[in-house]
Amino acid sequence: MATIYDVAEAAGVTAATVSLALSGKGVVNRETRARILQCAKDLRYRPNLVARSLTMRQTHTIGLVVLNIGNPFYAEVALAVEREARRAGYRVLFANTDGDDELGRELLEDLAARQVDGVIAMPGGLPPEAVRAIAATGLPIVACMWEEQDPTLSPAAEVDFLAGGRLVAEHLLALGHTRIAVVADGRPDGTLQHHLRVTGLREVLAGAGTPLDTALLCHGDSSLESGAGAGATLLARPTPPTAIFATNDLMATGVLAAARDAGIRVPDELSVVGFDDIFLAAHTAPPLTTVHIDKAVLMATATDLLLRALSGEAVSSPPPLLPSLVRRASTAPPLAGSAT
Amino acid sequence: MATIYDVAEAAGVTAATVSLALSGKGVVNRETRARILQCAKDLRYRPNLVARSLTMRQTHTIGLVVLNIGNPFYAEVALAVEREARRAGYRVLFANTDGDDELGRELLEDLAARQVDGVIAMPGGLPPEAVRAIAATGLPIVACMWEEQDPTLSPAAEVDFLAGGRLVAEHLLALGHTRIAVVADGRPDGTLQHHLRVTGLREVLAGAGTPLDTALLCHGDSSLESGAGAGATLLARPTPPTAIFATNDLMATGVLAAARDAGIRVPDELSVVGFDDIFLAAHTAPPLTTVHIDKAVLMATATDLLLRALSGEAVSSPPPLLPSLVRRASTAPPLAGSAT
DNA sequence: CTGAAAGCGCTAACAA
DNA sequence: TTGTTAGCGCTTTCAG
Repeated sequence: MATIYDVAEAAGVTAATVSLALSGKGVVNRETRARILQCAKDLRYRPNLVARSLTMRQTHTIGLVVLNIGNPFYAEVALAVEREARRAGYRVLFANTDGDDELGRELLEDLAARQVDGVIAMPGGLPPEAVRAIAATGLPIVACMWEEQDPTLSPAAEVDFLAGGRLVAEHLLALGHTRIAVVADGRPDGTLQHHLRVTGLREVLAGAGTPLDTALLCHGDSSLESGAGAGATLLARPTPPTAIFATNDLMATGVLAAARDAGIRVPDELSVVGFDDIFLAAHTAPPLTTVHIDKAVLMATATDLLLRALSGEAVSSPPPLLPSLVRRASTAPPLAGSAT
Repeated sequence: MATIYDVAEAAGVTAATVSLALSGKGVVNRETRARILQCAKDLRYRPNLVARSLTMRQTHTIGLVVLNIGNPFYAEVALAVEREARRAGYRVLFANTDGDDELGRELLEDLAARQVDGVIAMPGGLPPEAVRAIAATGLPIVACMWEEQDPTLSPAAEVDFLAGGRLVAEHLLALGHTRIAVVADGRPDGTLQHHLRVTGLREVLAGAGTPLDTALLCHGDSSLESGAGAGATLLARPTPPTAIFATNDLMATGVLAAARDAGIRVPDELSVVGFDDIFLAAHTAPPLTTVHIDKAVLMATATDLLLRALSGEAVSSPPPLLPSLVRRASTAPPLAGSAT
């Protein structure tokens, strides 16, 4: 590969001049500049961006660390980030944590070692301390979509999950459901990963005088399979719920499968609500009623936040993104006979 | 950030020694090594991988360029590549062409300028010449899943699409269908992007004495919407087909939607077959019969091929991956009354 | 307007 | 066993 020295030699000038001519900075004689440009073209000169990064101390690369890029939710996220970053001349280095905190920590360190200019950190496999530790290093990092509204993780692009949970409760209540179950991500005895989504639902339910029956709170790990398992358990109860809220669409799809296996018709005998509105949600059987999160807007915000921070601007977290309910065919009023 | 010089100074040695001690190469006195390690730790030394890349002339980064990473198919692809690459100490730089040849070309150039060690090129927005041009540069590049079996694009990880198309025809024929339509990606009057998938089907159909009726060959652009449009057109015909083969799952899902809109029951009145077996396929209504491509295996092969080429090995393309048919609920024998 | 020189952080001969 | 020196390719003062 031709270097700047090759071009310099061919044009009969020095490397510094070539650099100036190519970058357009400083003033270079029209003729020598033309000659340099010509030589560069002839030699198919392409700047070595690694060398440039070393001197410029910036790589024009940002890191995006997600739980699992094969997950449809994160695929949409990745797309949005790549688009937005590219438009600003940045490229994106992706990393999957696979939910492994230790891996997540390593990945973050590696990104830092590779001198990415900044990183966008999505929850899952990234302990908050790890994010904080990297941030303390001076590496700009924006937390995106974290359920815990940790002010020290700033700036952050947030989603109002609480409002999302409320939306679900209001919808189900309006339909006439009272025996509502939830399948949430979190270990049975541990922290609820989707804490706020459930809390929002709980608040509204309690306010309506029909508090959530904790016996109807099941746990999954965000996978379709876990949703199917929890759904089966719930549906096998002596008096099964008339509606199930799964805290993400994958689990909701699992619930749909469990209902099908149990011979229970959705939405006639059971209403199901998901969360996220991934692409799949519109095409399940029946199409899923769910809480829509505008991933393109969210990630554009996050990327923009990061890019602005990179350019030295003092940025602060924008207001959280408000989700909206999208009603499809998986919810309906409960059957008259099945009311409590 | 602490550099190797800071560590050297702290440990009272020279940078070269630190480098040796840290890399484990050469022989360093046990004590000085221990001292160096300690200083490095104290100073939270992290090697600057950009600097290292410059001297080592390798970045331990590979580029992956796909059509659109938001597309569920490519999301699975990306996941597999990232996994495989990481395990070998490589990181992945993603790029979306969005089907734009010009963009694809630029992206490839940029990846080269960033000195990626190699790239995996998936079809879509990447003109073969562009791939060839980059390969001519000396940059290892493996073409993956290209429909055109271009021997100059080697090494390549291929899929036997022809066999896949045959599988579909055999399945449909065995079920008793004769009036089979296809929705393929490609402009009406242009090249068929999914050429081989259709050819495979055609071969078998012709061999069985029921050649494909070209009036039943519709075109889409691989999107769900295009599949729905083509499906609607097909279903509105005076004598609609009893089976539709869409050359990818997204379009097949669109066909499913079109059938639902037209009040046509699947699989009773219409059989639908897709191609790819993306995650969505198992969860549509009804679940889609489709041709399965093992993306994890395919991409592991592609990545491995690239990595081996990087280590100087003379690699050659492995035999194409054989797809398999996965029967789900969208296909069944045609209704007695609707036979031709 | 152009050249000389230094430096980004690290590695790799080759000496000592 | 450790230090010296040079160099990876580029940018950026500072002289000339």
